[in-house]
Amino acid sequence: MNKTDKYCVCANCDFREVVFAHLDDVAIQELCNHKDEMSFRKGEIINREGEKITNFKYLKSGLVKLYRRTSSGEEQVITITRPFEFVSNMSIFSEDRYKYSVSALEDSVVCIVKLDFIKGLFLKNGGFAMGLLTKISKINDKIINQTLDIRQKNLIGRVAFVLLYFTKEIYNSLIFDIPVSRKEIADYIGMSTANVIRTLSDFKREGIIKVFGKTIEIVDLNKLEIISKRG
Amino acid sequence: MNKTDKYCVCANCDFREVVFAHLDDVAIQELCNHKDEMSFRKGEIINREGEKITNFKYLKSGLVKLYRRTSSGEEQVITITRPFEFVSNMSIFSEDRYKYSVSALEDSVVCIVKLDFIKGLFLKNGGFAMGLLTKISKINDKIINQTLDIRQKNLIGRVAFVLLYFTKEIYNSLIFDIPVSRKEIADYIGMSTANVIRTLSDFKREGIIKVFGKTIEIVDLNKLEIISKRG
DNA sequence: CGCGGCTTTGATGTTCATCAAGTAAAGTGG
DNA sequence: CCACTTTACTTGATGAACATCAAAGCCGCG
Repeated sequence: MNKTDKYCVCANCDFREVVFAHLDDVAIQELCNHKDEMSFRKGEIINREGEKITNFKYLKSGLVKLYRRTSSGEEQVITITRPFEFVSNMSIFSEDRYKYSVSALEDSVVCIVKLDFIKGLFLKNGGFAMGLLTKISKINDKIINQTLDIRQKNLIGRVAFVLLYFTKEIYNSLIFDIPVSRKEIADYIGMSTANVIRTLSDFKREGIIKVFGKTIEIVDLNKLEIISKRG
Repeated sequence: MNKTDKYCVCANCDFREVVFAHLDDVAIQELCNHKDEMSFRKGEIINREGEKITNFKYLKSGLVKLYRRTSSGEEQVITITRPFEFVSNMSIFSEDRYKYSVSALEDSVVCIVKLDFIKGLFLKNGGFAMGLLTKISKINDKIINQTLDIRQKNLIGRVAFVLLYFTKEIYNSLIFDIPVSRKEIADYIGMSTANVIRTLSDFKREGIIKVFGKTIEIVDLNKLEIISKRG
């Protein structure tokens, strides 16, 4: 953790495989000297829309949401994502200011590297550049796909989609504590809070899910899949 | 145009500024030898969803739409774009098969370069890599933003948005021949064909636009902007 | 224990898709 | 070039899907 450490912690970081696979030990050591780790508590903002982009950030642990504020002041959630899926904000290479905000949905740890350093690596190391481009492309693809998928669904299909998303992509478990409010779900899938709740109640009534406050258990995964697809 | 030509046409291509700015004359000559130009007539398909990606393609002239087919068989238009905005399909670096189809809305000319050659350049030339990443990021950003913008609008706001998009981004003129059917507009902004038409008729009745078949004239740009924003 | 925020449910009205039926336009084959 | 067919466009009527509003319950926190 310390700059004078003989052994660099970055060398063993799980993230190394994801974007830093093409860096040799010297480069990793250098990365280590340029990086900073920061903790964010649930609810804290990691990036703020409009702020100047000076760092390359990636999520080491935790859970975050990417969102923006519409002209009318409402929040629009773009995606919710786990470590390794979230490599900084997109647009670090296309914009000089953040277009979206990022905040922590669970306590999170973020690695922060000066953007100039990353850009330097990018220019020098073709393999690293390719890896990073691929990663960024995948993230963008995923967001676009998700948004298009949601758009074509009706209300109950969307709620089913969100439940499946948390079960399969985020928690990998049929029972989980949902890290977002009902309103945030609504902002994510583009519908009113009241109707999100109503739909959840319907699912509960039909025995598809069980709800205890923030804890949700998927009882009939299959039925949920069908609703999401047909939606 | 011929591989033995002393003078390479790529050297003077407008596109050179856009993604090939960092290539010297030798590399450009090489590019020239690896590239192919292809014409597509209005309606023809340039890339097909699911097909293997083997080429890097960019639009030299014309107009295209990027779209996919939903599980229920309907078309979902992702974006409509002019030359220089469309650098191949996205996902050339993240997928090995096209996720979306691209077809020509007007007669179009596409430049085709073997993807391997582009990847080679990318690995060797940091400046080129950075330029390409930036370009791809911008395109992705634009699509995501557009999709989010559309999502938050109501029906009439969306139709106003499309009209403004054609006027300002595509044709740069208050009067233009709309290159898409009413149904395609509907697939683009996610609403029914009947309601697109109805809304256009409303705009016509209110004197905001004039419509003569495929030709549309924006009469009251200001009012359209207001409707789009408020939508 | 009481205040404020999140959640839940019902009632109501708006927005929008769908259906149907008709018109215009654009291909198509003789 | 004209009759025929097909496809795109248009409009109205209807109902479904959804947002909004309002009121009440719940839960955590000072």
